Parts: sequence; C-alpha cells; structure tokens
Amino acid sequence: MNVKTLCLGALTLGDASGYEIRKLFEEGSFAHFYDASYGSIYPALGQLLDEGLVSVTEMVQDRRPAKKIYHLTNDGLQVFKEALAERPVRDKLRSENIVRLFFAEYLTEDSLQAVFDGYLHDFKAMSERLRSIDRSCLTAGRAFTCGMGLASYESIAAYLETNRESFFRSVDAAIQVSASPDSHQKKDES
Amino acid sequence: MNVKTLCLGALTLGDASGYEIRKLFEEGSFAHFYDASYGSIYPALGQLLDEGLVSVTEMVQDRRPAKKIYHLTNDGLQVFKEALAERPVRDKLRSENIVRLFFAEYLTEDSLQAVFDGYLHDFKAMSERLRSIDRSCLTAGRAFTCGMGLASYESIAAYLETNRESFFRSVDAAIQVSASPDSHQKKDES
DNA sequence: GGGGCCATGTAACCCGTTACATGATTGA
DNA sequence: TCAATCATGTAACGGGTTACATGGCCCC
Repeated sequence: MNVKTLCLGALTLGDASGYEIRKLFEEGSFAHFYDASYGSIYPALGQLLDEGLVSVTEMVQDRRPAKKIYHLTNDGLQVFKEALAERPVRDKLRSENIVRLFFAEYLTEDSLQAVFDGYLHDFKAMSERLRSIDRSCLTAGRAFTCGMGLASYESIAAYLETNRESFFRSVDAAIQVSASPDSHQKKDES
Repeated sequence: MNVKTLCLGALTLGDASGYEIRKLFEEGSFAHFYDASYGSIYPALGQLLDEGLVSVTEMVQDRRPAKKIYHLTNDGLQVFKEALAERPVRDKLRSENIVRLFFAEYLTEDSLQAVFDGYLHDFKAMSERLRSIDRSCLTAGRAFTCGMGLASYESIAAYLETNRESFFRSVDAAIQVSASPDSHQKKDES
C-alpha cells in the first residue's frame, strides 16, 4: 500500500485538499496507523489526477492561499476497492523508543528517563485524542479501529506506568553490577 | 535509526552472522519493533566493517556454507551508544490491516473476514511467542520490552475477539442500508 | 516583530525492498 | 523428489523524507 492508495481512501471520507489530507495523517483518523508527508501527498495527488482517479476544483479564498479541492471519481473508488481487496502485508512497526528501552543499560539515567516519560506521554496523548472521539456517529470500520487503537494505547500506557519503578530499579542494579571491577565481559578487540 | 545501527545493537547481544541477525528481526527479540531484510543487512555489515565498527571471522563449517561471524569492536559500541543517546523519533506504524478494517464497507464479507481472522491470528501468534520467553534470565530492558509487547498484543487480541460479532453485524447493517435504492450519497463524477 | 498556521509544490537524497544469483544439506 | 533451511551477496527499483522555495494572514 502506498500514499496514492491512502489518498484515495482519504477522499472517500469527503473532498479535501492536500493540506487537509496531510492533517488526516498527522492528527486525524489515519494518525494511529499510517503516516505521510507533503512531499509524498502532493505528487501522489498529481498522479491520481493524471490517471483520472480524482478531479480537482480550485477554490480561491479570501485572505487565504488558494486551495485545490480534490474529489474522488468513480474510477478512483473502483481502484481503491481493488487495492483493498489485495491481501495485506504484515504490520510494520518501527519503534526507536522501544529500541532505546530494550538497550536501556547503554543509556544514561537521564536519557532513559527522557525516553521513557516522552514515550508514556505520547501514548497518553494519543489515548486522550481517541477517547474524545464520539464513536456513535462513525461508520462501523472507523469506530472499530478507533476502539482498537484506544485499547492498545491504554494498555501500553498502563504497562509503562505500573512497571516504571521496578524497571528503573532493575536497570540501576544492572549498571551497578557492570560498573564493579570484577565484571568485564566485553573483551579487547582486534 | 537505520539498519546499520540496529546491526550494532544486534551484535551487543553476542557475535553473529548476517543470517543470524536477520533471524533476530524475523522471529527473535527485535521482531516486535523493527524489521530488516538481507538486502539491507549484508550491505550494512560490509559498511560497518569498512568503518572498523565490527570485525569479522570466517567460519568454515562441515556440510554447511561458510559463515562470517561479526563481532562488535569498542569503536562500534561507542558509536552505538552515541546513536542511542539521540532523541528518538515518533513510533511509526504502517498497518495495512487496520486500513482494511477502517474501510470495512468497501470489502466483500469474505475478504473482510480473511483480513480480520488473519490479523487476530498474527496477534495470537506473537503473544504466544513472547509468552514462551523466560523473562527472568533477560536484562532489564529486554524483559521490560518483552512484557510491553505482550501487554499490547494481548489487549489487541482480546479487543478483536470480544468485538468480532458486533463489528461484523454493524458492517453488515451498513452495507444493507447503502445497497437499498434510496441512499445514493455518492453523486456522478465530472 | 515574531512565531505559527494556512497552502502548494519540487528536487535531491536516503534507504530499504524485491528479485536475482548460487548451491549444499536435510527431512518429509 | 520437493520443500525448507542454511548461507552470502548484488543490482535495480520504488518510495518516502528532508530540505528548499514562496508568501500572506493572524494573534501575542
């Protein structure tokens, strides 16, 4: 799945400009399962236009830059449905935060705390955002994925909070041990 | 963070070949927060060798292709620590599965069920794998991230299972409504 | 006056995936 | 016999990010 397909999907929710689609990825309904930047969205919309999968209307605004409102065509909807019908690839998570928690013993205590608390803060913020959505006026799919995001964010936030103390204690303990003179597992290099 | 850095991290866990590092991403400790393929791992190891961040020993084996065992140098460990000290970027999830659940009404019932059950199966398998790990012999960071992965996978699997019925019911209901003759929100295209 | 938001777009670059190339051994 | 596992590597290609380029309005 690429940004072009995601743009088609975004337009099934209603006509939108490239700027508005970007917001959808950044803080809207797509935020918890995909990301895309202007540098990919604008070229994608241009290509979709060339292929006739979207149409565009220029909206000149008062006291605002002109907007290009994109609209999904029937062809575009068909192409989107076909793309959805393909078998999905495995979810891919890339978490630099988890990498840092995994290698906690190679960070200073300050760095580790910054990572930990920043990470916890992210999950709380995302939970908050999802919790504030009124799911009763959403389609089945949107409500379901919203609830799923909420369930996973809340469980991670809870895990982080309940295990914070013991985690820092055991990292500390490990660092004490490795700093003592009788434990040099790492030998000299060639 | 790139594959080169992750390879350095992998080697802090012990000497390994490119093939073994790949397994770490595929089914080992890294599997639930990063991914990388041979096409990125082998070139990465080659570059790290040029830069003196790893050393290599060729192991000729009986009845097996020769192995190149890579070993982290002191320089490599330093570089890895410095990379970890940088501020992590936001976690990035790319989930084609969630995209499909989000747009459930554009899938056939069969496709949707295949996606749903495949997704649930993935989470159960990953939970199973993490649950089978004996955390008592892991470092603090590894045990903690293992527990975190388990908490999130289990909560998602539970969410999927408990909401399966009602989800399919409401998707069905929506499709019935949109198929009835008096609901054509989507108008003709230019 | 300065930062942030609105708004679009391009180009260079990075990086990783996919597919290809090779080949032996082991177990069903 | 056929698939899977072990084992390394390259090259073409795709795709997205970052940074650059531009500019006005609004609020503090």
